[in-house]
Amino acid sequence: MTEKQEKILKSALELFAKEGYHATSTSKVANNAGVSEGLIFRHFKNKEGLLMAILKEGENKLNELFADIVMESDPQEVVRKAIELPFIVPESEYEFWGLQYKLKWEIEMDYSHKTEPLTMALALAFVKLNYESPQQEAEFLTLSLDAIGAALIKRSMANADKMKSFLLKKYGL
Amino acid sequence: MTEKQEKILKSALELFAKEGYHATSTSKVANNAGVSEGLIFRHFKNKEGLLMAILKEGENKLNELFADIVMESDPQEVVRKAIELPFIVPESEYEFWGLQYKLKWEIEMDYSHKTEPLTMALALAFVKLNYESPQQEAEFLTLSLDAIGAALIKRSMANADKMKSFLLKKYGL
DNA sequence: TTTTTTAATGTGAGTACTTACTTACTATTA
DNA sequence: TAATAGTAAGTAAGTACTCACATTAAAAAA
Repeated sequence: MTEKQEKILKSALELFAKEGYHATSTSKVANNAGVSEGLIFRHFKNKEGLLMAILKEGENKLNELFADIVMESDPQEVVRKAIELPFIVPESEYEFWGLQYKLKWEIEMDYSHKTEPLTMALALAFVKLNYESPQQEAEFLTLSLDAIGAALIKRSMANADKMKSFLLKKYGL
Repeated sequence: MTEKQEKILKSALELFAKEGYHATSTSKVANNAGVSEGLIFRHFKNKEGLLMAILKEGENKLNELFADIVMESDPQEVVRKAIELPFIVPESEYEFWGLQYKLKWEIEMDYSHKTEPLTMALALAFVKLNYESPQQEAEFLTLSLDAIGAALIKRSMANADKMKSFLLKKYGL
């Protein structure tokens, strides 16, 4: 990965996040990155290839975040770490994750599998904790945490800390 | 609202939902509606005006859906109706609501106020039902139901009925 | 180590096509 | 008769992408 290649990716991420994928032209990306437009196509084949590179990075980062949860054996800790997950994302990464949410709707693709590792880890934890419907409980919590993540990134949640402690209490933690 | 005006709105909704706002050109909308392109600009001023008309319609429809809940006095029924809300949306309206979700991310705007009537009704219900943190409970449920709606519209929820009865049980209904 | 060859990285001007929007005009209705 | 609804043919500015060429870096040969 050359220096200019990284600059292209960084500019594309920034602009796609700010304006949207379709609203951002390859020439804007090139200008922002300080490279010739042709270079984008040399490295990423076409505009969609550029998008895919960013999307792939998102999936990798997500799995990194999940790794800590999936490897935890104590079921109480699995639930705690899952709940805390959206709240530990630093503000500096909001732009990046905002793009991931945006693209979920902007381009058609199956995204449900991306949260599957989390749902499975939670289901197992809820089984161990003798919840009545562990699978449903896990699916519901995954969905809810996804929504909380979205609200945080959009800065539309009034009091994040309150929500976090409310949730921890709700799940007996 | 003339016949052609309605055709334009219907076509725009359909195409914006399918391809996205930025990816849909005004000429495509005009062709799909069987109308000259200029007419779009006569009636809606510009492309964004067309979008705003659709967005306004979405907010109205949402308030219609909320009306039944807000007017309910029995707190148990408020919670039940809120939980059932995403599940009663007919499949024929999925395209319409999918666009509303999509636009939430595609154009920058404050959407949090749109679900506020629901949150307030739920908060009041949870107060009456002696929940410990009624406000948090209401915000959380609103957020979760929004996520469930999104999952339904994207057809990414394996078993909707199971999720519904799980939720009703969870809230003692 | 120096020279030569090969391949990868990068450019800038061009391509054909599409974009949102305008304008000058006609048809329809109140 | 005056406003409103509607059209067809424009416009200038983008659009994603290509191509012939220049620069740089790595590998191979001397």
